[in-house]
Amino acid sequence: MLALDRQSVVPLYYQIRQFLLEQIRSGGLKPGEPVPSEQTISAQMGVSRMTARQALKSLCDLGIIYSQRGKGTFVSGSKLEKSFRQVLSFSEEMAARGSRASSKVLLFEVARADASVADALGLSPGDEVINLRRLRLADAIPMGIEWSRIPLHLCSDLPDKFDPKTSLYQILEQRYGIRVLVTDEVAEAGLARSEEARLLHIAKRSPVLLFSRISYAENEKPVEYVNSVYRGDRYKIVNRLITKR
Amino acid sequence: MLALDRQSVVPLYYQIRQFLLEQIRSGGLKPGEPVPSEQTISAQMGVSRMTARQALKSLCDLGIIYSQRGKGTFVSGSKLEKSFRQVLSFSEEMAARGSRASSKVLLFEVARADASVADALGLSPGDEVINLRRLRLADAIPMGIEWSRIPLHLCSDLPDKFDPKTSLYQILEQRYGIRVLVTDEVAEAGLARSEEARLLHIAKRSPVLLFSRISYAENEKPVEYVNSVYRGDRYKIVNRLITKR
DNA sequence: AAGTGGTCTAGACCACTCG
DNA sequence: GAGTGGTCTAGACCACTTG
Repeated sequence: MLALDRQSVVPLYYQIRQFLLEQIRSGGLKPGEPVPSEQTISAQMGVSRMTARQALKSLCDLGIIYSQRGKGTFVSGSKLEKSFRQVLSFSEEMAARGSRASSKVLLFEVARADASVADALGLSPGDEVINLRRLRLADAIPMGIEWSRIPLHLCSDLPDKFDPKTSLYQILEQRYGIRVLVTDEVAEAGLARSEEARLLHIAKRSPVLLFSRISYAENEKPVEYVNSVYRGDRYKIVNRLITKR
Repeated sequence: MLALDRQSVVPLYYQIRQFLLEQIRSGGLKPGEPVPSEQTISAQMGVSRMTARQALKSLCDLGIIYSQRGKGTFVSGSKLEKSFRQVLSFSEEMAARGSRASSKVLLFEVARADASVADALGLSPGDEVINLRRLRLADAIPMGIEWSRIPLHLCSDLPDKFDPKTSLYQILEQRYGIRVLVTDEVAEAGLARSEEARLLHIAKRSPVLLFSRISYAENEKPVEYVNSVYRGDRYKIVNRLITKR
């Protein structure tokens, strides 16, 4: 079993959760098998049942396990285990799919927001934003083009410090204390225009996925507005939808 | 304030949750405004703090509100409020978008599963499935074509009883006690083939969204396998992604 | 200092499933 | 009847934010 560290800043329920997650990832607990019951965890780990429950509940919310009243709690049989959508950086997403991500910066400049960008980011037209256009590659194969805009006032010295090798989200969090909590996304189908087709190494008018995303930090403050074009032949959206009560 | 019904089978936290949801939907609580704190709900409604907390937590999970330690809990500023993805029937989804859904049945028959269908539904090739192909319309405009397969053994008398006006999910739940809990979905971009273009009233080789979905009931038992084609010009995927811890 | 959410405890009753 | 998860209580201590 697991020795809990009661002095740690990591909450007990989270330690239990990570322990179970590790058991599942390593194959010690297989899909369909029951995970330890709330009572069992409570007794064996010396925590209250509510704490055990909280650990299981958080895994339920991720779709990793599921509960049945009167029967028990079981490991989900998920071929897609790792790809439940969350707020992920491109590199994290590709890592989850088992590919190595890289990027090529096509454009990095400070510019003035037009009406649509200002609206999305809650700015006034003409306010300064960082314009970042990148080609995204997985295992050196072009996957998509992302065009980000970030309000300049959030990170006024980023233009001097920007390192294209580091994840943008990582820089925002570590350097400016800005953490993306929520991303609203609209995805639709479209056709590649000629410049996009050239960059993505596909035929003109090939099917592509178009994304429009707005990311928000803690106080619902818009942090980033992104338009993306992804290859229809290599990029798919994988989602797990869960019934809410 | 709200009078809780302690005799009801509806849990207290759920009554509180629905009360707050109504406040938000009606505009009584506006985006950015604080919702009542856990302590306030606890005191005013006469429930324990844990119960008040559970109500708020469930709304947090839906992305309707968000919490900040030390500050309070606030209403999310969501233009997309109602469209967070869940397991929704086509009718529910269209209602959430403010449209009236209808369907036209193109095919309804019992047939034998081919290899790919059998694989998706956990059957053996040749097992009988219900084949249901429907044109989906929103406000009488064609939106997409859905091709469902359901294992016949789950609902062996459905072929006699099927009423195309009722939601399939509703029939499964009410008649057979089968409740869809999880749907795994893959979406990609494609081009309309000629038959699809004709049914959808769009030009051949127009961009379309292709979906492949498998829905599961309680015991991870596959219930439905669906392939869909949706118009790229009228149908978009709207998603809210939430950072997990 | 007062108020907030995050975590945790040690109980309790219930409805459900299964042998 | 024994075990399960679902709900609920009445406390507690903590870290954090704000006036």
